[in-house]
Amino acid sequence: MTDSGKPTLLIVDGHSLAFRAFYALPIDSFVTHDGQHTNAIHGFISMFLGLLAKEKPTHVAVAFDISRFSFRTREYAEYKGTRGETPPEFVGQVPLLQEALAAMNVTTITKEDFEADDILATLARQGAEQGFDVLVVSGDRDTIQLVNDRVTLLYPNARGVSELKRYDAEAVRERYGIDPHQYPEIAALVGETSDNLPGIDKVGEKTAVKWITQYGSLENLLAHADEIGGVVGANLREQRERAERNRRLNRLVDDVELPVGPTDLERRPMDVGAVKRVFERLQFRTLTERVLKIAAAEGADMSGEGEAPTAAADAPPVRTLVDEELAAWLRAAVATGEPIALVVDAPLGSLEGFGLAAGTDTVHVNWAAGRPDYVALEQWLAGGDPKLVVDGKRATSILAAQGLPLAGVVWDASLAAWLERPGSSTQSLAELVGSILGESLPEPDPNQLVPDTAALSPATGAWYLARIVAAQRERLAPPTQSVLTSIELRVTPVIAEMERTGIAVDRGQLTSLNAELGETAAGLAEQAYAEIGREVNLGSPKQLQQVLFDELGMPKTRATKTGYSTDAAALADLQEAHPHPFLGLLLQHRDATKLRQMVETLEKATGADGRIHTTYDQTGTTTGRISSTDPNLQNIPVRTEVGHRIRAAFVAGEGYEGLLTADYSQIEMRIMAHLSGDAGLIEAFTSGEDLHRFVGARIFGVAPADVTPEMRTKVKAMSYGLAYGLSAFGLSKQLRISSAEAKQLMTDYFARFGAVRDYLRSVVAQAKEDGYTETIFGRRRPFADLNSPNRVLRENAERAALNAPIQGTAADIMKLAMIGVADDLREQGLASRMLLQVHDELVFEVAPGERERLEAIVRARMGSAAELAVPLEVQVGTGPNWDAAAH
DNA sequence: AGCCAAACGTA
DNA sequence: CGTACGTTTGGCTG
Repeated sequence: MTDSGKPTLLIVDGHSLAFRAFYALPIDSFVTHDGQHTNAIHGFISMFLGLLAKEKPTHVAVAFDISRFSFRTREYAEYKGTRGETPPEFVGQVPLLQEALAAMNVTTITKEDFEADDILATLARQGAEQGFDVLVVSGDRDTIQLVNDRVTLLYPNARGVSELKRYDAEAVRERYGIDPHQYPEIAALVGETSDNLPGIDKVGEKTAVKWITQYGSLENLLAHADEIGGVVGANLREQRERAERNRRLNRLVDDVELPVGPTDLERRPMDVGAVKRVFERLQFRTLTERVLKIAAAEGADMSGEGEAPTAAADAPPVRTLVDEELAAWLRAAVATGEPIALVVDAPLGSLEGFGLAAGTDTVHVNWAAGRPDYVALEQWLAGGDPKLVVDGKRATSILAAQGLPLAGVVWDASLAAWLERPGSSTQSLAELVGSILGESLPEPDPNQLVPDTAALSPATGAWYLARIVAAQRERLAPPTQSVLTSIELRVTPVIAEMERTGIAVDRGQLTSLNAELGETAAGLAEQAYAEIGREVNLGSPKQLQQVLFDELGMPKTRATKTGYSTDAAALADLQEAHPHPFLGLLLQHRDATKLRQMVETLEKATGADGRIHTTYDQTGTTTGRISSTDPNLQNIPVRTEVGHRIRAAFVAGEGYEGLLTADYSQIEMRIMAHLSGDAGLIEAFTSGEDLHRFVGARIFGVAPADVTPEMRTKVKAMSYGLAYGLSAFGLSKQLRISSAEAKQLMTDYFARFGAVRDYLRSVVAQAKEDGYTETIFGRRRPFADLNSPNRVLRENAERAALNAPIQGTAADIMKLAMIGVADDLREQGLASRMLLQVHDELVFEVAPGERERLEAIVRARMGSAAELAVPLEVQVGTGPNWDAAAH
């Protein structure tokens, strides 16, 4: 509401403002990690939020053009014809902006055959008639004609969209010296270059204003055209049709038939959940905060999905049970046969209690270790009675720390949410309540010393969990449920146990390696400084750029966002073009410091038990792999000499005789062979010949024995690159061969292994149709950008889609193998343990005398995890440490 | 303190 | 212009 007490209608020309924002904000500063430009969206939303805060409109709408064509282009084909191609970086931003506005519950309006300005005109007229104060926001000068004592125009200035100039009738008179309704007559005379509408030659704003002021209107002016002398008078008489045409075209249509009127545009609460999702995709941070702040201030729907919020008051009352009451409750709940939702309460990592929910019956259990009256609970936890959990791996680990086994998990809401949307970040129970139930879970404000909302009882949490699971069961596709049940839920305890077991390291080796690398690095740094005559921070790309390109005058390398690349490839190029000892020293220094840091991280991560316990993230990837953090044990160096020494520091622990490593050989290529059914590739894997030698022989038309190392290298790069969507350009770059040769190599490859190409194409085509890819076992990955008009975005999605079923199937197979191996180890009573998973490799600790039995189990289970058209080959090695056990 | 970009390790 | 990850550092912003 304005001061006048009248409702305020804010109507915005979305396209013109977004376009202004596009040119006002730097393109490169607003790009998501997958290449989507967002500067126009950001600028628009920022401006829009400012308007909402400042003008406090009661009614809001944003109008968009549908296309460049309208009734105006039909009348005058050259209308707006001078406008060049829309910049590619702008394409695609408008639909995303519309999505963002939809999430904010702002009405967007389009109308076939009309421009956004016509919609604005219509709503402005209707609004004024219905007693609104109307604010029109547009970057198109033609909208000046809409201004009157009830309609004000907000027009962006030259600097962009952050500041809008306010044009009421008085301001228009001051600026142009005419009434707003006369503006289009001025414009008709002057013409509008940007719309490709030439005006009367030699007539500018000054002349036009003078004429219109004198004659009152364009019509009257033309009627008296013969009174005007001089060249301009002659021009006016000769070119009067231009002015008449311009006037027809710049007259905004104010009676467009619209599906909504001003009163329908009342501001509605934002859908906070949707806003978060859209803004997360756009990678807006500060803007998200601004929106949510406004949303909160205005009592938005904070529930997440726009449904009616259900307060926690609806949750059933919680009873706290102990002793026989608890045992009786469990007996009764189990007897129904229905799963019980279980929330493990351990806010700081150590067990404090449990929340249980059976139907609407919610029970809280306080945990005090060693209490005898929890026997029934412990038996229930360890037994097979069905349970629903959230973050099952954490629950498993926390219970295991108390010596409590957990079994019978039939659903994990975290895993289910991830399987449904593997790209989304891991959601807490509270977030799942928002995103799945559309409700908000009352949580205490962590910033408040004395929160006014009490912490949620874990029992109430369990009640929410049960409802989340019910919703997930409804919406998860059957193949996805199958992956959840037969793979993910079963591998969770295996992963949890690997974390708990950890891997032993030889601290002494790490410490001396650390010191050694430190000295090496320091020496290299000194030499590097001597070469350039001063000290620089060798770890600062910025300072290195100064040295290389300014001081040493080297040729510029690949451009990065912040300057020029100093990465290893760029430095190698520089060494060729402009040799200098500094370059080699820098590379060596980088290598040494990086490895030193890695070694130090490992040292620090070693626990009191002399072992490193990584944390695996079961829901951290888009493809189905697991990832490793804190520390990441999936990227320990292996290729270099120092890499081997680092791996040698990973050893068998006390009471174990050594380590055993087992890895799948070329698993992704084998999956490609299977999925494509390519006879040649299948033969390659069944022939017993070295894969790359076999393929090389086919491609180069020689005998396998005559495949040279160079040929093999090329074929190997080609083969591996295939599953990643490698292009001829990329191949030439990697192999440092001409693009013609790379192209020929690919042609020759596909001439022999055509089914591979057909398969890869079909994956993308199928994904375009279905919107997702699927692994052999039914794991799906959705793709949104496969039909994007943005080429970068689309091609990125295509390569990811191409890779997803291959990488994902490999991940599935490895998980199944882990499950099988863990089962066998347990059932056969072996003391050997699984320690690490590195995507296609498993590392085990061998208990004394178990090497052969362990190897047999591992070979059998890994080799039979899937039945493919080609054998799954497993390579096994043993030794006192990780390096020695490798092969 | 929090975030980003660059660089680089693994499969 | 090759997929999937995690960590560290420097440097900027608040």
